[in-house]
Amino acid sequence: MEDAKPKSLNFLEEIVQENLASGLYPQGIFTRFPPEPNGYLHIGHAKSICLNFGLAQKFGGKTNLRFDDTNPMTEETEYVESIKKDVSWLGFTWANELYASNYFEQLYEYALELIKKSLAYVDDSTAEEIAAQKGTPTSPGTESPFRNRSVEENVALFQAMRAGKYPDGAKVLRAKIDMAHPNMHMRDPLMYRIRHVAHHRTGNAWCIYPMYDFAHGQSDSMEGITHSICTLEFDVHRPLYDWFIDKLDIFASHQFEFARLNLSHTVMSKRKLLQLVNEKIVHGWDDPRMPTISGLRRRGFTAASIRNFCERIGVAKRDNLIDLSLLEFCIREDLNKSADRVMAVLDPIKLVITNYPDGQVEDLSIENNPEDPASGKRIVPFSKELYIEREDFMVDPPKKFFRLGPGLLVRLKGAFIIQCDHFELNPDGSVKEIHAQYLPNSKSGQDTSGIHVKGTIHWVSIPHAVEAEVRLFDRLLIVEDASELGDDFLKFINPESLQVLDKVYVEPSLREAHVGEAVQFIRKGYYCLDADSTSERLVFNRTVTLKDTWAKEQNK
RNA sequence: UGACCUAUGGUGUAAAGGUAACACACCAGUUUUUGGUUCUGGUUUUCUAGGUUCGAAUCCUAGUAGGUCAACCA
Repeated sequence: MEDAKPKSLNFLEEIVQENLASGLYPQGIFTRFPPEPNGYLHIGHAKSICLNFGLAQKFGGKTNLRFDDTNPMTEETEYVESIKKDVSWLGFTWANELYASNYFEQLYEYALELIKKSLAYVDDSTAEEIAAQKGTPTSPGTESPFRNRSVEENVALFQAMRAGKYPDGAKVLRAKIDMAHPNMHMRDPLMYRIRHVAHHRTGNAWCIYPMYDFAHGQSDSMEGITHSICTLEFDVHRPLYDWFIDKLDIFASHQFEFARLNLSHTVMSKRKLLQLVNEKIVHGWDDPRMPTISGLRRRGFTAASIRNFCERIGVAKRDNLIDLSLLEFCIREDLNKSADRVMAVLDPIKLVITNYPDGQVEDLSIENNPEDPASGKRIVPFSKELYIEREDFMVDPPKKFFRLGPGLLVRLKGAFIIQCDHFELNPDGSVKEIHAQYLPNSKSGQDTSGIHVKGTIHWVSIPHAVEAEVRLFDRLLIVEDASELGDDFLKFINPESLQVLDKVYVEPSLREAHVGEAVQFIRKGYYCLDADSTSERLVFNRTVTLKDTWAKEQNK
């Protein structure tokens, strides 16, 4: 028998497989997820997390969580905690929790080593002077007047820098490479700068801090990271990454780059997300409209759906713009199988069953999830007066309207078939209430009426209804691609990205719902209970609508 | 007037010189006590020009287009 064709590997998996096959890493591979703790993680980080942890899982390796905390100006413990929470929530377990700041002493020793090899020097130039020395991408740079200090002088100066003898900006340590190198990052890059600032972990122990380029590769090396995976914009850093490792003669970790995730109708850069939070355009990092992990979680996305999304988008090196519809597909696919169905009327209108006895209540038994027989049934009370969705009634319905209208028949989900015989209008011409008669022999499950109706609508019994608030979320931006908007992106915020409905009626079983629990409001979408809920007032977030081919039909 | 990266349907991702396929989206039908779900079918693709080869999405050359790089950020 022919084996099933194995799923094709992405380019990173191919590299790992080849490395392993050639016996390069007999101990197995090691990856790392290296966030800077200066903001909350977003769906783009989820791609990186799934990639790093997924690669190790697939090939029997391990993954470290390493905080790239080399800039004390922007980093905070609050962010460290949120990052740990988000990675765990996504379902991954790191081998070690590490910090670049753990390596400050070793990095300092490495710097001294390079100074002693005449491969690094202390430069007194100002930031402006150094920028001028760099030249431009199309013209070579010029050497700093401090470039040829003696080893002894450099050692003394660097030690004095560490000892706090100089103010911020007075001096830097630079690698001595090549001011005419075609790669700007090789034109004597900065290794250390002076910053008299407390660090969230090392406090005031240091006043000099290593730059990214002098910290990342060596950190990878010290941890024995075999595959250091990062996004495309670091491609031009790779020669420098390799240069430090080579000159220090330490374990050779290797860097590989992939294209970052871009998602339609949203922004992804930390700066812009921070701007949305600071300018109160959204209500915090975990606003359900945000593409952050915490926002998606609050919105009702499951970890499994996000992992699945990351799997489906693939990994390559070309720029991409993933359509939001794929993310929506992933959460619907998951919730369709797992979320219990309940009834909620978002835009209520009163329906009176005129031939149903006053005061009578029937406890109907309705299945929780047709996709999952094991989910059982629940009791839903039925009575003479109900709420139904305003859009499910039309005074003058078109041909293919399978809902309620004068004389039309429709089934109330899990209950009876009804026929509308009367409706009343408000002074403004809107429908005030609807009257209908029910067919007593059409009860769900024991229907002997012989009548088949095309439509089924949801409802809630008025005397049993629970009032709730529902927050409807939609895409953050009205444009697909925000990449060329720059700071103008704020002009393209979707004014309907948040819509609050404060008088929604839900069936009484929802009193037992707990925060974060996902349910399907039949015919309306997937929702989850928000943390803003109290014992007096339930608040639901719409995670995503159901697919709506009727809406498409209407728009034709 | 530089270096580097990239180019496959509407969007993504495969095809390791040998029939261009999978998912999403879209369209049509099927199923359905959710206009959901299911199932079936369909529309649509290798940036351009040369070259190598029996044969090129794949290799070579040159263009073109997009992206990245000139922070004491990461």
